[in-house]
Amino acid sequence: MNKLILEDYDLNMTLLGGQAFCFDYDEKENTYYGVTRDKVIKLKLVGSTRESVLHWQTYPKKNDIDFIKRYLRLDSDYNKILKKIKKDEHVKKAIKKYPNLRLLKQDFEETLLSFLISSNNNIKSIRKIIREMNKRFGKKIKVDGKEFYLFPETEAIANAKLEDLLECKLGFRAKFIKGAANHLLKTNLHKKIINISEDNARSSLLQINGVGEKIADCVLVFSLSFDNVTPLDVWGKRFLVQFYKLNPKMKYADMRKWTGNYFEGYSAWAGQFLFEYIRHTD
DNA sequence: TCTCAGGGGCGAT
DNA sequence: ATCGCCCCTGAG
Repeated sequence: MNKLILEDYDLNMTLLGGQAFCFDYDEKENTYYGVTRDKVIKLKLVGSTRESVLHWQTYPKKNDIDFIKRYLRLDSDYNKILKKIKKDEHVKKAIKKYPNLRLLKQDFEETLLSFLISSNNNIKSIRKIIREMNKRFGKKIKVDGKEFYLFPETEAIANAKLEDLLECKLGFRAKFIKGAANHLLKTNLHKKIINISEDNARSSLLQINGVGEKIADCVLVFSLSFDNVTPLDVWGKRFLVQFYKLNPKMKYADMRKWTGNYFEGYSAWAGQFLFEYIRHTD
């Protein structure tokens, strides 16, 4: 395993929270295993929270340090971001409860297809559906004597039979996934969407059937790293109404603007803290 | 056994 | 701009 000094990074909340769905924690090894379309990722954090070392490896292409740095967003200035978003007691409490929560930078097509599954669904179910899809349509690969199924290639989803997708418990989302995969292949959106503005990226995502504002924003944050966008799901709206006294009838775009204004460039990070915070309080 | 909501969005009014 | 509906699962 490769080693890398890694401060202030909580793998558990970051990998198993609501932004990625393809990681699992192996208790015996204290290790997180995850899959993408072309990789198995192995991550293990050793040491104290403050002075810790990340043990990592990628498969089948090994030692892919560039990928790890990009995926975990190791270039972000975390302390500066925290300073910026600590604007009130709600965020401060959220940061205290979930310290070192981070944002990832995931593959574009993977993120889009994953969050299409999130529509009127819950995280536990989303994870289950994606594992079923991986098993059915993804490539099998062995690491450490264990079998993994990679996230499906976009072609595999585009060419899948609707009935096979339905067997993954996709329900009404099955036709969206298949259609979106076809759209991605036809338009090569993954190439066009880099280095364009937030508004242009959002509107090109909104053209896809099944993608509304919330799912588009998830892709903007969790893949394209737009740091001043907050995906406002039921939980997001909930913390805006409960904590910040916004009118629940306010339109989605206005809520997002308010949040971007308030958190001055880093509403994506603030939103992630508040999301985990309000989601785990009863 | 039943109800209900879940990291929504579409299509008909 | 609102509203019923979608397909299924787990929690209560």
